[in-house]
Amino acid sequence: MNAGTEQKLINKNINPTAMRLLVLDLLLKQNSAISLSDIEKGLEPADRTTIYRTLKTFEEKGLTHIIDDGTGSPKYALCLEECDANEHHDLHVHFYCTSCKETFCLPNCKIPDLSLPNDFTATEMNLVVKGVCDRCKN
Amino acid sequence: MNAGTEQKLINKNINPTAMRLLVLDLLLKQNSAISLSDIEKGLEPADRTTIYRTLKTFEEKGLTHIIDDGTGSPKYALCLEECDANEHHDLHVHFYCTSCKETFCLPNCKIPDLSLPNDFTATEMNLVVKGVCDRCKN
DNA sequence: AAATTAATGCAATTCCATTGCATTGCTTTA
DNA sequence: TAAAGCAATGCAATGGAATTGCATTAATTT
Repeated sequence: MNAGTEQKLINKNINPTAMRLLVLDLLLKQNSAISLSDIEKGLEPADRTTIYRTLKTFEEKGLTHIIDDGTGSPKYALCLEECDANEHHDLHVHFYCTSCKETFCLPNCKIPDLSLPNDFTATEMNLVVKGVCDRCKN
Repeated sequence: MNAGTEQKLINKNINPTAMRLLVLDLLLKQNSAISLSDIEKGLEPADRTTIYRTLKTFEEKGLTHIIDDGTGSPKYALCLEECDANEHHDLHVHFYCTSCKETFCLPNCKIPDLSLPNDFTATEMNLVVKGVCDRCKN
């Protein structure tokens, strides 16, 4: 495992325990967002609750973000932008491929500005696009 | 109950049973999207399963749409655009107010076009904005 | 070394959506 | 009109997953 992994935790003020290193390492290897169950399978026989709480910590410290892709099971992915404990900036689009069932972050695809009705104030936005990804197109 | 309510069901090829009229009537009265539990409370002592299946039928016939607002419990609202059994066109933005916890359709707020990466094809989009609604701003 | 705090693991809860199945009601047809 | 078939309903059970409680273990501080 890369030594930089530990540094990534320290940078975010996260105590680098063995479990947390494993989870972060697994996340670093992904090219799509994965679910708690995926992580559980990938780290067997690690305990589900611990992973759950690890992800919660990561999210609170601005290391990962939680993606609601509409499938009902939350997905987790590393923050690509500079996020911290106070604020998340993952205003990019997420893409759910109906063919391979994977969820991708599209960091270069920002959510466009939109004009809300009068007196509506936005603090957060979540845009999920469903369709077919590049690898699944035939 | 308005007689037009029954016609709305017939127009969508939905057999207008008593239960379905009640559910549709309740939906017509809302100015925000509501959950299955909300409807259940509003129609006590009607059975949850029946309401669930009623909403499923409505959705399949293009009368209502299901909104995933990220709270974990799906919300239901009447389709404002012309939807039918084959296709839904509810490409408007949904707004979740973190103050009153209500979910609104913003039919005049369309999801802007966006350019996906090469070889990604979109079939559906869901944009949820979180923030404070007009009634909750102080 | 003792005491406090942080992290972990197991078990139990809880919350809903969803399904199975039996019953009831409606409609068609002989 | 009676029988048969299909549609709708209601109750009970299932299932999946997030979440919480609590006891144990590990790490840190005094």
